[in-house]
Amino acid sequence: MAQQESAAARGRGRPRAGEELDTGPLLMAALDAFAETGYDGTSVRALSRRLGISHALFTARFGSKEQLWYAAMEHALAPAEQVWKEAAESPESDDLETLRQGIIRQVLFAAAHPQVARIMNHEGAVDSPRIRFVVDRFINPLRPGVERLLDRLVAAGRIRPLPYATLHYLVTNGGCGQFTLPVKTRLLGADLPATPAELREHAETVADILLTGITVKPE
Amino acid sequence: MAQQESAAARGRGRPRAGEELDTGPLLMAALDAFAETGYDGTSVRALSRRLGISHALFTARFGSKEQLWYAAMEHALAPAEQVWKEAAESPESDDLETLRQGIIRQVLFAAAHPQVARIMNHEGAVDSPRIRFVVDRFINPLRPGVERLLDRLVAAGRIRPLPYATLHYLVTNGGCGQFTLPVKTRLLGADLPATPAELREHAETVADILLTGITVKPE
DNA sequence: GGAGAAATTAGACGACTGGAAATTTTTAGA
DNA sequence: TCTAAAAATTTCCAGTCGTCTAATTTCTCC
Repeated sequence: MAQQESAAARGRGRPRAGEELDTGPLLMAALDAFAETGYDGTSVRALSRRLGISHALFTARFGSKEQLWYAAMEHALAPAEQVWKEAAESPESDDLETLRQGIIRQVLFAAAHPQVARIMNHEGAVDSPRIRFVVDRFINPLRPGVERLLDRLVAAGRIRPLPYATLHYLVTNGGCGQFTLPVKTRLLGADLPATPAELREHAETVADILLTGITVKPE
Repeated sequence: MAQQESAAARGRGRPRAGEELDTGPLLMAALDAFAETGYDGTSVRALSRRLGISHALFTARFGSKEQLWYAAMEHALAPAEQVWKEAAESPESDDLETLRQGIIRQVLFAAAHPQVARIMNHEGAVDSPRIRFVVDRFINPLRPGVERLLDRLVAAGRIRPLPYATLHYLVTNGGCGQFTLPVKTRLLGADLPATPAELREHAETVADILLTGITVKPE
């Protein structure tokens, strides 16, 4: 019953005018599938069955399974880049507040788009062109700005020095984990934030804890 | 070249006395494989090829791929239970210090045995009997004790109230993430703690940040 | 030393996979 | 209106997978 039955198998030849296929939903579905079951665990054929299209359509449009993966990731990049742009366009006057807003933004993004983090979890333990792509495309673009920010704060004596990776994992895996692994979260007996308000509260809690934790207290 | 060539294909019939197969290393190798490439992404045949044994041996010993997975997880449980026992046997006088030691222990364990956390990352997004097993066996046994500890600390006004899951993810995914996803960590430009001293320092940094972050400061 | 149990491998089976080729239908342009 | 290109499907292929069965070798116990 979980198996979505094919959504109306489109018909054999070229589709009629106005019935052209939209690749957007295909890429979304592919991204979800890769995020849930990993690259190897995802079968293009099963995916196409679920979407009600022939498996050869994927090959025709995207070339190969690997290229489909990259196309889906590129598709996911759009909203991420928008978040980066927003962050760059709304600078806070205070460095610490900028960091705080960055953490909150990160948590909210992971809640809205958990796929990329899930894919990181699948790929991050073994080397491959794919993980290099994710890191170069999603993670490292953010790094220089954050590192400069941290350096300034350390130089000003406002936060303790700490490795970038430590903070990174505390935010993206620690603060966002419950969205990345929702089934585990539920089995843990926890409720996922359901309303935007609850979500915001969680994000702010995480930001509070981490910022308080790294702040150097004036004696 | 990464493909380990078969380690001396044992021979056809029953092995000679003194050459009995030790299932321990088999389970270890299986655990590593499942942790690295996930359940679906792991092929029993490829694994047996790498180990230089016939693929049928796995079935003969463990029954099926799924049962092999459970056997490997049970095998991994032993060191985990030892850590729990140690924790129970060395109670700190102060609740906050107990929490601190628990966090440090957790980080050190993940560094020494990253497989279970990796498997959580693979399984935690989709419901399955497997994830229920991991949570029930590895995660939830720890929960009641920690929750009682947190409740006491909150009641004493020493820490802010916060959901168990939030703290859980901050520790096991945030503080331990760099061991769970070592390749990503390196691509992030970070060095994994190499010596026991560096490792301990990282664990203490994480514990410090989180404890400072959740402590209620006396005004 | 002989018989049966135990432990391993080899081989076969059906299912599924990713990819390529062939086929069908529709559109678009002269 | 005819034709070539486009867009989709069906069919086929070689490979791998998990599992089951049969064969083979050795051990153990009488």
